[in-house]
This record gives sequence, C-alpha cells and structure tokens, in this order.
Amino acid sequence: MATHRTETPLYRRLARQLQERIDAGTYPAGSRLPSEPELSAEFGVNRLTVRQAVAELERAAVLEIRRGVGTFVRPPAVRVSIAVDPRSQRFDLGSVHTGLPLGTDAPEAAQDGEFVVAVAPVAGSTEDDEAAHRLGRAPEELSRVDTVIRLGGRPRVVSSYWVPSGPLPAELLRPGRPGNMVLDLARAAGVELEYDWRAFGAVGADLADAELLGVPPGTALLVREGVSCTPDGTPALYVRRRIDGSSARFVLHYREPGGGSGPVR
Amino acid sequence: MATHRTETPLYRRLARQLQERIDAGTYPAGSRLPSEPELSAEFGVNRLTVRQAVAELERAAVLEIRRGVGTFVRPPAVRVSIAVDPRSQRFDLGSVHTGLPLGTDAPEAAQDGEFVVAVAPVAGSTEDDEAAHRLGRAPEELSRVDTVIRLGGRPRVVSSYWVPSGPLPAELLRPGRPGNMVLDLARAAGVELEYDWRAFGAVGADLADAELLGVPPGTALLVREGVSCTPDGTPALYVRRRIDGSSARFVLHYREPGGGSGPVR
DNA sequence: CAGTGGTCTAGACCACGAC
DNA sequence: TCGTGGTCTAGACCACTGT
Repeated sequence: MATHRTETPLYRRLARQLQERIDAGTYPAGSRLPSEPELSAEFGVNRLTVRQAVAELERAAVLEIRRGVGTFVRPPAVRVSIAVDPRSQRFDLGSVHTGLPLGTDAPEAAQDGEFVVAVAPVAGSTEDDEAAHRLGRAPEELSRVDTVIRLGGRPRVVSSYWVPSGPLPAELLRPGRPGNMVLDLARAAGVELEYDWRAFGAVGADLADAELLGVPPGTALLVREGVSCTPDGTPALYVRRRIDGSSARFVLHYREPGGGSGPVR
Repeated sequence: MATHRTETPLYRRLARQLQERIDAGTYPAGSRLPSEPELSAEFGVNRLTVRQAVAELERAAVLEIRRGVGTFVRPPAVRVSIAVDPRSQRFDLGSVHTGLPLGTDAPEAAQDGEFVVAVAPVAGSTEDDEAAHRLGRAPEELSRVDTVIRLGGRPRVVSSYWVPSGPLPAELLRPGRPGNMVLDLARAAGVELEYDWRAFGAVGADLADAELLGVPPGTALLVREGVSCTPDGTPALYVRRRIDGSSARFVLHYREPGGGSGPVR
C-alpha cells in the first residue's frame, strides 16, 4: 500500500482560497474582507478555523488586521531602502536616519533618535557567548548596551552592542540617553572604527524584541550583525541590529550611481 | 482616571514564563518540555492556550516542535555563512552550494542542484510589475522562471528570475531541469553579467514559498534581490531569492581574510 | 500500542474602534 | 451602542512517532 498522503488542513485550504480571491481581485488591495463570522458562515467552518487561516496570511504580510475595525488586504509594500556602500568603511547610521520614512512629519519626530533601553549584564547567555567569540574575548571582559532607534515616532531598530569593558563613561550607558551609540563609543574610546565584516540574516521576533518594536512575536526581522575594528585590526565592537522586515531593507550598490534603474523608492 | 492598561494575555504571560525557564536553565538547550497536557495542568489553563504560547516561541526559533515526539528547546543556532565579496562582481551561486551544510552526506545529495519549478506567465502581478520597474521594461517584455535549489536533500532556496524575453532556449525553462540558472541565462544570452545592486530584506513566507521550502507559512525568510547587467550597464536580469532565515546568512567581508575573529562557522 | 502534537468544533466573554 | 477582532474554555477526534 502506498504512503498515505495526509489531507491538507482545512484552515490552510481556506487560506489558499482567500489568497486566490485576493490574486483574482475579488478582494482588491486595501479592501476589507468579510468579517470572521461572515467567513465562518460562508465556508461552513468554525470561526477559529477562519482565524487560523487569516493569521497565516497576516504573518505573510498579505493581510492587515485592525482590531475593532476589520481585516484588510495589504497594498503592495512600500519598503524603505537603506543604502550601504559595500566599498565604504563608514558607518551608516546617518543613512538609516535619512533613509527611513517620516511618519506624519512634525509632532512625534521630537522623540526620534537612538535611546539606551538597557545595560544588560554580560552573563553567559547565548548571545553574550556569541559576542565574546566574535570579539575573541571572554564574556567577563565585555560590556553590553541595548538601544532602540525611534524614527517618525515609532521604534524601528533594536540594537545590541558588545564592547571591551575598558574606559566606558557611565554617562554613555544611562538608560534613556539619546545619541548615536556607535559614534559615541568610538569617540569615548578615542579611535576610528572600521567594518571588519557584516552579515545579514532573518529571524522571527522574540518576545523582548517584539515588545520593543511594537510588533507581534514571530514577525520576520532582518538581522544585521558584524564586527568593527580599529585601524590596526583589533576587534573593538560587535553589534547586532534587528529591523522590522516590512519597513526596511539594505541595498548594496556595485556600480557607480546613475548607471541603471536603481532600487531606491 | 488614568488610561486603563489592557492586561497582558494569558498565553503571552505563559510564553514569558516558559522563556524564563529556558533562560534560567530549567529547560536546558536540547531538552524536552513537558507535554501540552502536562503544561496545561501545571498552569491551570486550557491546552489551546498552552499551544498559543508554544507557537509564539516556535516562531521565534526558541522551540522546535516535533510532531508525535515532543517540544524541544532549540540549541544555539548553527547558522551557515555564505561569503560574498562586496568588491567582487562575480555571482556567488557556487558559494551558496559550498556554504550550505550537507544533511546526511551521501544518499539524498543526488537530488542536489537548482531545479526549474515553474515558468510563470508575466501577468501584471505585484512581483512582475516590480521586476519590470527594476529592469526599466514593460511587463510584457519579460520572461519569468522560478527555481528551487536543493542541498543536502532539502529545498533551501527559492528563486525567481525575470529576464528580457529575447532568445530564450525553451530547453532552459523546462520544469524539472537541473542546472545553474544564472550561468545558463548568461550563457544563453552570450554575455557576461555583473552585479548592479543587491538588497537584503526579511519577510514572512507566503503560502507558495512555504510549500516549496517545506516550512510553515509566516516563517522568517531572508530575501536577497537585485539587478545584474551587461558590462555596458544594460539591466539584464532581476532576481529575487528567498532563504529560510534559520538556515543561512550572508556575510560581507570588508578586510582581508585572517585579520580577526571571523564569522565563519 | 501509548503518548505526542495537530486540527476542528461550540460557545462564551471581552476589548477596541467607529458611530 | 454595535460590530469588529482577541482571548479562553471544554471537549473531541485524528495523525505521527517510537516502542
């Protein structure tokens, strides 16, 4: 007897049907879906089954759920490019600031900037061990700072920094302090910092990041991490940034600007 | 009266408690959690509430659920570096092949390679319009090919290619054909291809990608996209790759190798 | 076969947003 | 106030895995 193929779950078949209606234009971009009780009645399934289907499409960024209002088809994502010149050795925090969109211009922009949210003790957590390994140090030799970058009145980037715990001004690590952590760290150490390497990955938001970024846990985050070093090659900083994947992407240009149809906007 | 703060949902408080136990070592890495009925009894909540908590931690890559077996604490992720020289103009598909881990060496490796899964018609879908815009063409002028790269017996990378629909050998687009799509396309066109730009982003897997990659919809995927052009600067290829975020990351080296404690392995 | 997680139902109550 | 989505319960049945 051949291997029995398990039937596709009801909620996934339902998700597929909804996706088909979206693709076909039955539910156009921006429009509201029938309410959960309505879908439940139309397809003859329990409301929880409807919710399971809708939840999948929401995590896939196909639908947007507004509590108390309805569930809507997401219009094509307007994603924000953050240019990073691959040949440059310069930090790009400035381009992050200029690259991300402003919310509604003025009022909440007063809160924009990078803010220290925690000075976590470096106790052999997985992340701390990773950082120590990247910097070629023992975990006890490191200090760690976590920050949030707010832009347009919303938290956009969560960052963790690990540095050798040498002459770190306590002022730098005061929770709530605004500034530019990389520049401040370099200035405090009295050195210039260069990229050693940077890596890109993706991961679902954990509980802590989700709370800091104001997104549901499991939301796809773009992770950018790497080591910076002093001009003589000594590793001096390990940084790990998490950015809501739906609101930003990093762009590397390999040809001189103006060459072709670029990715910006 | 001050604004009433909504109580944190039960399932999220439960998720936090489980996370705390993991951090504290009560549930060490690799260990099995109590079963759902056990957790349900211990915390005095419904099993569905337990499942909601566990599901969040699974999406955050904290837990790994093995059906019929149990739920386990994920050991620190062994992530695979895929080196991309930022100064190089060379394609990196080879480094993808050599960079990704082999499953259990021999048997299923016979299936490794890049395989055409679909030759989708280019009909003004959002993705098609995006590609057309990137290439400075009308959608009708483009051809599209979708492939899956299998390594170690598992699908690892889903790619979509858009090219001007000039002299495309039908042989190239035959579903199931193995090969190296970028090299084959370049050879077919009789030109060398260079990077124009590449971008990194993150997104939850949609239904189609989830099925091709064998992951649940909503899983965090690393997206790498960009345009390649001929030496004279004519855009000739738009490519968009999706990779399970938990199994790969891209690394950019800015200094000569051997300089510091690198990210590889 | 026993134990695990996966799916689905029925019903209840609540918080939120718009009117 | 009403309709929306969010949470939680109780219970049932099933599919998968290891023994």
